[in-house]
Amino acid sequence: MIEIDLHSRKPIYEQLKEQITKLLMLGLLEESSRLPSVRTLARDIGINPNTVQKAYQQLEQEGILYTVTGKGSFLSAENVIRKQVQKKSLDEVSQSVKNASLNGCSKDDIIEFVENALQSAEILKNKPLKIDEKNIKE
Amino acid sequence: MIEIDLHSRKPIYEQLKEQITKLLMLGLLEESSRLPSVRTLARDIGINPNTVQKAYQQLEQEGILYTVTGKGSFLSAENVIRKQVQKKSLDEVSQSVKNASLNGCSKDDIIEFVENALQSAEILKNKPLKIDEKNIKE
Amino acid sequence: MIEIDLHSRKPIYEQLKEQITKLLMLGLLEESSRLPSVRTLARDIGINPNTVQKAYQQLEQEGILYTVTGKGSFLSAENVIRKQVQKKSLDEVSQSVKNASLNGCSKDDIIEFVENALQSAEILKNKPLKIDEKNIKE
Amino acid sequence: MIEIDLHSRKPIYEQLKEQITKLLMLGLLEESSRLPSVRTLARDIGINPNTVQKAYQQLEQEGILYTVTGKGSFLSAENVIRKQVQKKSLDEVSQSVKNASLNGCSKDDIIEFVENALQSAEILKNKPLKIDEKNIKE
DNA sequence: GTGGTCTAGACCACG
DNA sequence: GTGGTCTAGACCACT
Repeated sequence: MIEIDLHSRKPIYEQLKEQITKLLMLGLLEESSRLPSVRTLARDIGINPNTVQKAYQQLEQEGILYTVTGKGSFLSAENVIRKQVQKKSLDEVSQSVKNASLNGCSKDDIIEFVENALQSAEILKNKPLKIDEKNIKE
Repeated sequence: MIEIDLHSRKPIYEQLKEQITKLLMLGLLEESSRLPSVRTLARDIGINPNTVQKAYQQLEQEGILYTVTGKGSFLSAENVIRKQVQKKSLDEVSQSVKNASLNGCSKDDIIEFVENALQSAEILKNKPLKIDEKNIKE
Repeated sequence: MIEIDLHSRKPIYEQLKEQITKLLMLGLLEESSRLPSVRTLARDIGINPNTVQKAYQQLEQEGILYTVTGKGSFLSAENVIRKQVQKKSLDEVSQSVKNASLNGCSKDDIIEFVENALQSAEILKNKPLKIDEKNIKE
Repeated sequence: MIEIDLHSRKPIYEQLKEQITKLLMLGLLEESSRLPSVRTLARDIGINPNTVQKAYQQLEQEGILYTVTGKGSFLSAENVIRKQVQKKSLDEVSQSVKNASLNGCSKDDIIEFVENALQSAEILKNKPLKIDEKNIKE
């Protein structure tokens, strides 16, 4: 379910953060559902528990999840988070479009790429993901 | 002309690469024009020559510029480069749009942000930049 | 009557201790009144009996209550306890005031906040609390 | 200068955070002054560099300092931070005063403790601290 | 030299 | 069992 590229230049803990937020945003995780424990997830992915914890702690600080010592980590209410994450995404779109334009890409080219991206995203969303519910929802 | 944000988490050498490519893409630098020497640029910006060196080396490796020992560094022919840089920009647009969509942003919201970004980029491009030609063209 | 915030980072057993002490201090519990049994309280609050046990043990160690095997737990004489709990509270006040001052808060600001806090506490005290006597006095 | 109690229940990295903010608040550190490097401070205090880094990273996230990879960590502009830290301190004062009052402390007792605390803080502030400038300001 | 990431393994507090 | 803290030591990117 959660896939990590150990060779990526992007830190593992950031990949983890992204993937968890994405799952939450897609509504694939029920509100208040329990996340896999630090140790379990670490073992499943094959990384060090500390790395998972770093991701969890940062997500907690961002309000994406909350943690109860001795009990586990749980997703925060979706709606509280949704808007703020979406705003961030849209800002990144703005940024990349501006950049492309300044690099001389034509308006038509840019719009074409945007349309294509929208379509592939749509396909991804409709594809019933094979979620490993044992691990995620526990 | 070239502005470095020392506070940014983005490595200085990457900021340098971006800015030089952008200048090239905007057609603000004539083809085959000579770039400031490593030492000159480093001194002007107030950073370590090694850092400038690293940026130049990578740009050369990417074909953006070529170096003639003893004479200096020169921009490659624009057209050779243009497409490849633009491709990279467009891919980033794709990426961010896909991401936004997966985070639940509506198609309309995304397109709105794209349109806005295009407009602000247009404005930036038409604004006659105050280029410090001494530094760039030397 | 006793409210536990499971989301809080403060250990449940500490929350329990605080709330029991506060009830005692406010004079809402008669001297020598019997506390609910570990199991009862645990079931009512919906937490683990071990946790209640831990709170009771520590309160006993601090002299707040005493336990008679087979009969239950009872509050100690108020007056014995009052001073020591109050001393602790006052020390915390001292600590926080010192800290605020060292952080550059003006004397006037601090005193203003103290006055306000005193007033809101006064209001709370005069408000007739709806005590669930079944749970506390059993 | 920075003193850590290794036996305290309070995590080392939190003690570090507190002490650094306090130094900043007292104006004992010049704006934009460089903090000791992670490794240096760790060695001086006799703790693990990771622990120092945790403190630094959290302070960065709170806007107290900023970090430039390869160069070190620097204090943020004081004024940006001051108010927000002071607000937090004052809230803690409120909290403790309310608590003391609810525990039955008399208004007079509380005010007396506040006055005393203010005085000791004053004394601390006026005492010219022996700052190890080599380590802190570098 | 600097900070950033990661691992391995330990101990603690909580439930 | 859970998360929280800490250590020791490694490797990387940046200056």
